Parts: sequence; C-alpha cells; structure tokens
Amino acid sequence: MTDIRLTNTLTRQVEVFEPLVAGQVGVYLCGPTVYDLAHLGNARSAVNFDMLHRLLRHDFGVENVTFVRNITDVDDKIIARSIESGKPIGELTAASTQDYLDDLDALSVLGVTNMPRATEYIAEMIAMIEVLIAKGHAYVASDGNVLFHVPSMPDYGQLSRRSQDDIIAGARVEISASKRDASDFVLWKPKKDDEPASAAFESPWGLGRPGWHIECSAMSKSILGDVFDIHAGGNDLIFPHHENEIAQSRCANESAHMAKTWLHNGMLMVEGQKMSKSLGNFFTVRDLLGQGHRGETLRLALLSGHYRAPLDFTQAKLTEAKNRLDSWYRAWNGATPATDVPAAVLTAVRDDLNTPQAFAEIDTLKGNPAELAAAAQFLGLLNLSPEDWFQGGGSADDLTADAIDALIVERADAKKSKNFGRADEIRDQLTEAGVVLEDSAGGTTWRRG
RNA sequence: GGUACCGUGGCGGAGAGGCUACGCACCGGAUUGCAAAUCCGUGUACACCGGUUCGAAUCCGGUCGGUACCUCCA
Repeated sequence: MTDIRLTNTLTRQVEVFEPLVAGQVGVYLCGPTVYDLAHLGNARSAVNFDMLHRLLRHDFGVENVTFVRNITDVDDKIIARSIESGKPIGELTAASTQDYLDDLDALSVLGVTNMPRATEYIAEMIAMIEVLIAKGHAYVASDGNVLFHVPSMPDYGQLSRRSQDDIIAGARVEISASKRDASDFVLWKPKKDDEPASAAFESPWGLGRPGWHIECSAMSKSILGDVFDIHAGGNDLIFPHHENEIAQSRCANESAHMAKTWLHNGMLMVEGQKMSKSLGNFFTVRDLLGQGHRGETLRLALLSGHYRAPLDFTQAKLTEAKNRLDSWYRAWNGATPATDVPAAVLTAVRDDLNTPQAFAEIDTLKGNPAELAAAAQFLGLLNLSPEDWFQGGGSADDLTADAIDALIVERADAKKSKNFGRADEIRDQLTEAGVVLEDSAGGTTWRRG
C-alpha cells in the first residue's frame, strides 16, 4: 500500500505518516465557535479534513480511527450574541451547533467519532490549569485572570517559528499591567458583573470561564491522550491558538509533543481577500444552498484546490464544479460501484490529500462507470441517484416533474405529426423554465439546467 | 519590521531536472428536424534576471508581485 504523506507544519516537511500506536489513529480537528451560521471558510476546513478522515478510515479501518472535532460553546462572542439577541446561551449554542451539523451533512462531511463541547470539560480544564500553576508555568494575576507564563517554556514558538521578541514586537499584543510578560495568555478569566451567570463556572479562582486555548488542550488530552497523531485546523490558528495549546499541553503533561503531525488548511478568499467573520465578507453555507447550489457542488468546489493553498471562491468555480459533476453523473448513470477505490485516486489522496489530482484521475474513468463511482464516492461525491441529481432540486415555483412530462408527451405528438414549430415552442418554454430536453433513440429525457 | 506560503496556457489547476496532466471556456467537424448529450480535432504555458547542467517550468541566487499570520478568526 502506498504510504500516506502529509505536510507537517511543525517541521515544514512532507512526512510519511506513521501512527504512534500501529494501526490506530487519533485526530483532533478544531471545530467552530457556535454563535452564528457557518461561513464557507469554516466549511472548507471541515471538508478538507473530511478527506483525511475518509482516507484514514479506508486505510486503517473505521473502528481504528478516532476523529475528534470539538464545539466551542463558551466564548466572548457567544455571550455578546446572547445579550444582543436575548436568546439564552444554551439555546443559542444548541441551535448553532445543529445548524453547523446540518450544513456539514449537506456537504457530505462524515460524522465524527467524538464531538466534545467545551462546557462539558470544565473540570478537566481546571485540573490542567492547576497542574500548570503547580509546575510554575501559570499564575493568578492581580486582576483575577489566570495566565500562562510564556517565558517559563524555553522552546515556545516552534510551530509558528516565532521568537518571543518577534511576538512582543507585534502590533496587537495586549499589554496589561497584570501580566508578568507581554506574551502571557489567559487560561481562566473571572466573570464580569454584566456577564450572564450561565456563562460562568465555579473554579478555585472564583466564578469565571476558560480561555480559548485551554479547551482544546483539555479535550484532546481527555479523549486522545497526552500525545496524539494529528492535530488539524485553519492556518490562521497556527498562532496564537495552536502555539498556545502546545505550550499548555506540553508543560502540563511534560511531553515532547502535543500532536506529532500538525496540518493546516489555507484560507478561503473572496475577491483576493480572506473570507472571515471579522471582515464581514463572508457567505454562509446556507446562503449558497439557498441559491440553489447543491452540497456536492460546494464540496467539489472546496476540494478543487490543494488544501494548503489559498482558495479563491468565485461563481466560475461553482459553475465548473457543477459541470464536472454533471459529466460524472452522466458517465456513471447509476452503475453499481466497484468494490475497490481505484489505485490512482487513492495514491493521489494519500499524497498530502491531493484532491485536484484525484479529480483528474476520475475524469479519466468516464468509460468505466463502476470505478468512477467508487472513486467519486470515496471522495464524498456522487451520493445521489443520477435521476435526483439531474431532476431533483427544483424550487417551489419551478415546473413539477408531472408538468414537464406532460409537455414532453405533447411535444412527441407534435414531432410525430411533423409540427416542428409546436415542438420548438415547447422546447423554448422548457428552456425558459430551466429545463433541458435530451432526445435519444430511447425517448426524451430532461434535466434541470 | 518579523514568520510563512505562493506566482503554470483565456480561466481553474496538478506536476516537479529530459516523456509537457486534467477540467472549464472558445473554435472547427461528426451526429441531430432543431437542440442537448456524446465523439473527433485544435492550445507547447510555467513572473523577471542571472547561475548550475548535455538539458531548468522544476535546482541555486537575486528581483518584482500577491496572500496570510504577528494574541477575535477555520
């Protein structure tokens, strides 16, 4: 079997992947903060690493892969949104989580083995913070914050390759009188008077809530152990989030690593700029689905570039993705998929998740429907029947299938009596309604354009 | 300023010292009452300047340009 090769951010090298425990793989993927609908950038990360998930399941067996994707359900933005909308925090996070899962479902992202919520692991976070304090890596500041003391870790900054001087030279470091060092970051913050009680938890340091980074350190330790195989997320998380996770986990666990391999996907761009919640230039997955784009079309578009490279999201890309899927559905035509995934496609995906290469391989399989289907379904595509793909998905004001069939019958009669004028009228009427007719020896079929 | 990533045909996008993907679009042809779909044919591209080499888009050095990160972010 071909080796799986992955670009490890920690070493900046493509490495052959070997699990810490032979035959068993543990992956932790940073999931969303749930206060709003997921944007396409969130979806990109989920879809990119869903390919990793699928590959690992294929190569190691479903029962040997633990794939964790967390939910951050305690956070400043959640509190702010809750106050702003008048919705209780629990209600807001539960609804947002469900929206997120529904979106991923539309994008054919596999369910994960564990979906820990931060609020369920407060005790583990507190325990870890206590260990960090005991070991001299953290302290309670005069303002009540518990802070990680960055200079206590001599090799801090390995993942992002930053020296502490670089970090301090950065323009946005929050200088606080209570910090011993400007680069120290929060492990636990005290509840403020105007914050709701539902976002506060008892701790040895009084009512408060965890800092963002400690969540992932505590949850990954609980589920995957002190050191695990792969930690993944967007490349905007390299610093400070992942760097700080590493600091906390390694100092608390006294381990040489947190995760052996670190994977980071590139940002989704819109008109040359990063799509992000803070810039407000984002589409939600819901927006695009609502415009009539299929989940599979979005998935193919998101996988059409290499996961590490920036992906410029455009209308043209969506059209291309849709056309490519049309051609695959047509070539497949519902044949029973082959048992094995074609080797060339597997090889491509094993090579640092090279999905564009995998798509190119699928394009060469159009003469072999069984293999084409096996390959595409391995990539999470071609999940519908060809009939549903071509004829489904109409909206309420579109012509119904029955109405279309009736017009096809009328057109067939017109053609039989050589009344081509009427036949063309019907074709034009259907074209207008977004329906394309295809005549063949076996009769007329139709699809929604 | 620091840390990374990137620059490939009209567009998207792999590849990675000699065999020059793949898709979309365009154009021509076959086919069709007209279409659609399909099939056939048409494109020799790697930012720029040097260097290494028998040979460089690929390696090395430099230049220019782009993007991200530098404590909200996937």
